[in-house]
Amino acid sequence: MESQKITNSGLSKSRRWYPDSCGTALAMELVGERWSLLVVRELLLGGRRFSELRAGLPGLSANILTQRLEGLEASGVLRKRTLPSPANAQIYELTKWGRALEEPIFALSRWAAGSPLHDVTLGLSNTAFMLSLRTMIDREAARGFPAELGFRVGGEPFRARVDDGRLEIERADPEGAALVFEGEPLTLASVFYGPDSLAESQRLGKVRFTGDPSLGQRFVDLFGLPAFDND
Amino acid sequence: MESQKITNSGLSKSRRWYPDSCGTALAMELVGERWSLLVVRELLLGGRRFSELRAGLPGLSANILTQRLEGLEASGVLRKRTLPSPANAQIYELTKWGRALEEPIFALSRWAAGSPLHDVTLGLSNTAFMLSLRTMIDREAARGFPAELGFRVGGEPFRARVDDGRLEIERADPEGAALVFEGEPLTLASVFYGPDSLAESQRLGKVRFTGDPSLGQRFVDLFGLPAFDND
DNA sequence: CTGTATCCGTGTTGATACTG
DNA sequence: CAGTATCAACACGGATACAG
Repeated sequence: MESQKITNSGLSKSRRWYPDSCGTALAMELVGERWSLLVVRELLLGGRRFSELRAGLPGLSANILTQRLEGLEASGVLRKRTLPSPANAQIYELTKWGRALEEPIFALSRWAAGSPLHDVTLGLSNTAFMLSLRTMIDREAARGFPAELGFRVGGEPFRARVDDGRLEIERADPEGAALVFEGEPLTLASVFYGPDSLAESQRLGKVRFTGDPSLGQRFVDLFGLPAFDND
Repeated sequence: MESQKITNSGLSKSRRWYPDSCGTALAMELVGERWSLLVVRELLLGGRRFSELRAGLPGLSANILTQRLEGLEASGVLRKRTLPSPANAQIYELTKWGRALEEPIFALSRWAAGSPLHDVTLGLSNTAFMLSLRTMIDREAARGFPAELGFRVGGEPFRARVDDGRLEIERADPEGAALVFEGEPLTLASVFYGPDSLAESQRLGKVRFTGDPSLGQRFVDLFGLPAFDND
């Protein structure tokens, strides 16, 4: 009567494994459950607390988040850590191996962005918007882009810069950056990926921008969604 | 009494979508269900029939396979096609967009191959073994590898060659290739990725090999599993 | 041979409410 | 804030029966 209780905590052996040694199958085993990869996405820009994860993942209930965190910890993708002394808070952060999921996640995102079913009105976490910039930037066109970037997305501060065509992002105060974009994730997305122009959105008060307008537009133009071309 | 019946056929609208515009979320929506990505994997080397898919995916029952095929067709990942005249068989083949899943799949596989939980004794489809070669080849070391390769994996014929460090694979008769490897998927995997040497496996009759032995060994040495190095 | 439809037992998922 | 408990709905996989 006391067995049967271990089921489903973390990486239980009772899970139905794919009878398949292929790496794809193992990957689906490890991070293929519903929400898992989105939890990892939220952690890609640094460790987060339970409540921050919930905030970035509307629709995910607490118990499922707990299950996913247990599973991902058991798989060695992330680690639960208690912050030093005064903070004393618990955070979840990716292991080195977990951080290596960035490449698969970006590959999947780029692929999915080509779908006609892509609905850009659903919701977007602050982290997801910032990562989308890193994912979708045109590396060739971006090479050598000079300005230091700042963002305040849904109130959260970020800093970024272009390095060898890649956008490096960190959570830090945007104060003093040459270009600073400020707004809600979906609004910013409509400027970077949609039809809205930076100047017009700014005039309507939906986005705040400081810096040289033409350089700002040049930065925005580094981004765009791929066209769907299926056979 | 007649509603409620549309649920779950193909891409039903009743599915619980992630309230998230992020590409990762959409990707999980489209190919994140159990088995979906493995079905795509089986199709990466060309169209297959229902029964061939089942053979390559033990553990997947017929009704679930039907559901996945419907879903993936509705998403535009694959297409059901009836072969011209004499054959008259139905095959499932990836669309151009579906073929673009190769990159995300390979990224996931390479990532997962670094896990200590990787169990290489589970089973491996013929297609999965051939794709693993394409995934795991050391591109630098492989550059310029001269020989035409042939394989007979679990009875299925394949041909391959190295082009710019990448392994190009097609389903075709291996007859006449400079190096030909023949055996069961798991046995071949233990030679390419595990401790078994080519010569010894050949002596034991587990693998048949024709061609220059040292060139054969040189080819085998282009493959290996990454070490797990987690913080 | 190539699937499709249905039922059924089980496990997974998720929303709500609740506790330390 | 950080989870646990409970319960309902659904997805999965096996078996079987059926259709072109």
